[in-house]
Amino acid sequence: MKNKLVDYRKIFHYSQDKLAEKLGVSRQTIISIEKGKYNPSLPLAMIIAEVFQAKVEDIFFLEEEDYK
Amino acid sequence: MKNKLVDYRKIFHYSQDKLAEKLGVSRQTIISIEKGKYNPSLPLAMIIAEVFQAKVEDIFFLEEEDYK
DNA sequence: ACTTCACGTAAAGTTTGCTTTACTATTATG
DNA sequence: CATAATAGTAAAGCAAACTTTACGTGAAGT
Repeated sequence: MKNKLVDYRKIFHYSQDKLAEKLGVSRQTIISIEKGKYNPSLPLAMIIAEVFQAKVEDIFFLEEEDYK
Repeated sequence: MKNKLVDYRKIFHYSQDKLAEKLGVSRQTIISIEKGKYNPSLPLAMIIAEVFQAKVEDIFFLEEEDYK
């Protein structure tokens, strides 16, 4: 999966720290998602979308490797 | 989280087995998601939405407990 | 030079998603 | 009655998500 978390975060002028706090997760989690180290859980992804007033599909994108 | 997986599955006349195959997961996974035993991963949720030509938010719904 | 802020890495540990296997129950159909 | 299809439960095990802690770096400001 790829995502545009960094872009959305910057549009809203949130630091990783501030976003983490808003979402109720650790800053590490934000970094790891942004860097593509792993995918957020579904509820976290939905809360992220909500915070940015977007749909999950606007922020996260499936890739070939996601279909097995 | 709650979800309307059963409803969408029935609209498309898919058995749990057939859906599982289409998604590339085990039947247990479908049962567990439908029964609310756990949430699908984000990529799986997005593939499910895709199969049903819907948005993630049409099928999965956040609840109080999802915000910590 | 010092501090602060934002971003990043790494490692160890817990929790949760998902798999496999095996077994049960119900309903429909030959 | 037999058997097939669909849905369900349970348990053990692996993999992925997430946490916490600690440390490193560069930029900006005082």
